[in-house]
Amino acid sequence: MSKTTIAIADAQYLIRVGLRHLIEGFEQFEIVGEAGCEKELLEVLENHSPNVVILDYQQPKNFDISSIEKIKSTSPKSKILVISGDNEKENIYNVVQNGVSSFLTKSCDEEEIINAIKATAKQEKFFCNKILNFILEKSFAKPEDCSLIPLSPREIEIVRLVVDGKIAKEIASELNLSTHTIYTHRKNIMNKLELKSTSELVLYAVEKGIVKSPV
Amino acid sequence: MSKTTIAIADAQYLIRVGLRHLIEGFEQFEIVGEAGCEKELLEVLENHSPNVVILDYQQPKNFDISSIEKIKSTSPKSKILVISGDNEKENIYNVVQNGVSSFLTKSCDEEEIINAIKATAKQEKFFCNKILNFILEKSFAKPEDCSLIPLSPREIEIVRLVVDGKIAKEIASELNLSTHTIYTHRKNIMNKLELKSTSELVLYAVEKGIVKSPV
DNA sequence: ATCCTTATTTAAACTAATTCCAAATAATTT
DNA sequence: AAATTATTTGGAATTAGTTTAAATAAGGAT
Repeated sequence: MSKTTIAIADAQYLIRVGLRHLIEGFEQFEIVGEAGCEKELLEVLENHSPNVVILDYQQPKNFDISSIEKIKSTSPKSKILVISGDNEKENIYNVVQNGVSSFLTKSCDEEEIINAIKATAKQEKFFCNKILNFILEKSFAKPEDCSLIPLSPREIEIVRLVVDGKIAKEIASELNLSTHTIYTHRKNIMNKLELKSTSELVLYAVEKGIVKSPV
Repeated sequence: MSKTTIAIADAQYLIRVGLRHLIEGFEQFEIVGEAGCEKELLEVLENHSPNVVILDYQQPKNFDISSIEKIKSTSPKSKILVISGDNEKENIYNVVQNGVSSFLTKSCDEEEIINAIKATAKQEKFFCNKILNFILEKSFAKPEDCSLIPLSPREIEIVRLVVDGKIAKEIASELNLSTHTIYTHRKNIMNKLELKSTSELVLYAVEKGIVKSPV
């Protein structure tokens, strides 16, 4: 069984030493390069195409989010394991979207780091619990409490039908109301929510969970 | 340090035996009950409030998705670890949305099962790789290749503006075109996509990644 | 108990958006 | 060269939607 080759990309010397020390305790791992900045890293990648690249992208001037794309184009077979102290959800979503295999925070312990490297090398994914919770939050955020939506039950009913693509006439006939009633409701809805168009209303409804997200 | 108490809820006798055998190999775990159907399970929960409930919800007549809600209301402190052979993404999303802590498939190996139990007992979450990939797919699906969308570049441009809430007149002035041009484009778009309303178009655009999802 | 606010309902007159039909030009494919 | 697709436009007819105004009912506040 051949060894898992690893490159360490971190601007901080001490982190590199720590990772090296930790990883060298496992026979199946082999560190083929260390890099303190992007230029160094790309050189390592060209020469070794390691199985796993351990990266902290959050180091201005040395590495940043765009480094991920560069790693992928320089060494497409290398899997990326991020270890970052980043706390910005948007950044993290962006990085996950970018297709890294694994994501740890700097507070993870030895066991998690080793498990993450193993999973990454096996082409699997690994996210530490904090990141996993962020991901779940994005995917499975509880629909907001409808009581937080400043719309009356009737109005919400009408929003659903509007989002369903129905025009005032159809909604009126479905609810046995005058079309004028629907127009009034709709105007009130738009005023309350400060929206200007049906499109915005549809997006609002999806966002607030009034209707099921198409995605 | 007190033991992690576990209840096993699975209609299949052999699975229960297998789990029991596996779990009993670890001193820190203690099985406080086994259940082959929902009624038995609720009894176990009332008597023991175990830290972890291992459940296969996909067993008609014995357990189903609604069992999860019942577990949570009967024993709110128990964390739920699902082990299921379910392959329906919609089901799985539904279950994860319902707030289970962990989700394994029946093809997971011993190490994963034990890691999952440990994580669940620590109030953490654990998803095996297959489930994790489903979850990532839900929120981080790559925008579909625009070449798969049967719209011309101009049409896509107009879809974006429509979704942005702009009406024909505004779009026309933005693109220096006649409003009639916009109407024609929009009609063609609707015909091509077999859509009947602006709302459907907005949802289509979100779904296909033509515009960024609001969620 | 009365007042006030919000929710719900409706209409007439008006304005604006949209569709239908028809067609021209340019670019691409066959 | 012919056919298809993409892009553009206009006039007439239709339809949807806005504005303004108002009535009824329900619930909360004083």
